[in-house]
Amino acid sequence: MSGRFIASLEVYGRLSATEREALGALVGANRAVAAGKDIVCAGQATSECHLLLSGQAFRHRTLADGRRQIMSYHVAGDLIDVQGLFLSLDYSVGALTACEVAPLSRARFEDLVWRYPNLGRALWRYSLVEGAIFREWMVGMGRRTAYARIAHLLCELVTRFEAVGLARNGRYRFPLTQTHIADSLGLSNVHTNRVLQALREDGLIDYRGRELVVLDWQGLRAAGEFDPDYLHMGAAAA
Amino acid sequence: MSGRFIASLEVYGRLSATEREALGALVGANRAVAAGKDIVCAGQATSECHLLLSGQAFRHRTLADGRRQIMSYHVAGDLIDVQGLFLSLDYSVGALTACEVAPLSRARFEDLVWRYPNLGRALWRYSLVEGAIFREWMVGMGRRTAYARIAHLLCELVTRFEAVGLARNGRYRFPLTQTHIADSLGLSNVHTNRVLQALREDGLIDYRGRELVVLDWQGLRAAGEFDPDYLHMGAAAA
DNA sequence: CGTGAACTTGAGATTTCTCAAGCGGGGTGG
DNA sequence: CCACCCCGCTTGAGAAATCTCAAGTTCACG
Repeated sequence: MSGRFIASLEVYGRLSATEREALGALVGANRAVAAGKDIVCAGQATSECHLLLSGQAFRHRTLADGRRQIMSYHVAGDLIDVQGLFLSLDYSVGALTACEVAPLSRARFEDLVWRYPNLGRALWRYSLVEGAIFREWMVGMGRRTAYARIAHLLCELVTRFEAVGLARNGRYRFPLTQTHIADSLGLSNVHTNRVLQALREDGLIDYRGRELVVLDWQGLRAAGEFDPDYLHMGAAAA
Repeated sequence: MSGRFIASLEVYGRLSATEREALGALVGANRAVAAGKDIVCAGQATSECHLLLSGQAFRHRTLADGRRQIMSYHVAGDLIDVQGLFLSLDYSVGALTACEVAPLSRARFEDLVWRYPNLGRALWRYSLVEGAIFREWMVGMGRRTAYARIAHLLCELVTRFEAVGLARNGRYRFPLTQTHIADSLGLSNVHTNRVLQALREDGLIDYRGRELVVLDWQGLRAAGEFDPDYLHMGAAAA
């Protein structure tokens, strides 16, 4: 159910039993989405948003001529389109693996936020962290080499996914294709492929089949200038 | 005073007289910052944020070796570091022109948000739009050429600044240096210079002294693939 | 087996960068 | 009031990163 969501919010602020209960009651009729399909599409002004219950997803914008930019990756517990509550969406959300989502209506959502300030605050923090991640990606695309950008992305994914149990000891069942990586970082897939090979040759990662293994965490971290502060993973303490 | 701020929030939701008054009372002792100085610095965990009362500012992150990434531009009425209310800052905010800022304490700020849902909602929308702008920049840096990126940035600045009276008829007293543009878009200043010349030669803009003039709005728009939807300038209606 | 998607490799073309130098105007100290 | 200096802008030229096009390989799956 929404247990994952609650846990993910609790990273950003301790919740009471009542609040947890109210949150759980929010979730409506679930919807399953097959891997590769879009969960929500750009342009919609739905007055609702979606909670990812299971699976992994990514936000992207695909231009008319096929150029695509991926903006973020999401796991169970993430709200993937809060913007849809108030504004029309400027992006789509694709399912990286098979996903299950729960729609949350704006009315009920708002009711909750204004009634339980704790919860509202947690949500507020949640969205601030999201902004911080966007900015970190901007720094990467603007000022880091392809090698550093890829190393950085891998560090981020492993760190975030380790926190929710999707990765363990730098070992991560990796659902992205090289094209996903390329489209996340503003690279061509050919170049992405070559840089990944370099990362392998340098002994930083192993990446065969559909699994990613970080062989040298400190090295990968250094290569990507990765400093996890911006993820604010201990945000509840702040 | 904070009239500009109120006006800027009202774009995102109509406010009552009481709300407007409460907002006005928030503002504390103002602080003046000279052009070129930083208003707030990365790393601070201040439990307060700043409202820009006058002047223009930009968020940036400057790495140890001097590489700099600019993430957004701000005008009077903007909250430049809401993140500081809850989390440590991952960026600094520099004054583009002489600025005046008002610090807002977290306690009073929160009090307001929870007491006046209208106001909280406006603020919520405000931050959603900010996220949309970040994503638009990501698309640019990842998937657009230098020429398109620069055209797009100029379109955005003129559009946003026209809305607050800083630009008129595509004519804008331009406080950015070419290095600012370069650092916003992940380019070198040399290349930025050459592309600006191309934009001039193509008759899209004029850019001498410290003034920017858009000569061919449709052309510039097309060159930058600029579609102002993401700015949600009529957001209150949504 | 046949097929398609993802990955890989090669090679030449572009974009963008870096280094280096010169120009120009505004501000400042003498 | 003038000379100087610094910052921002401009130009040139070679270097590096990255892209595009095109073809081949591998592997999971029907």
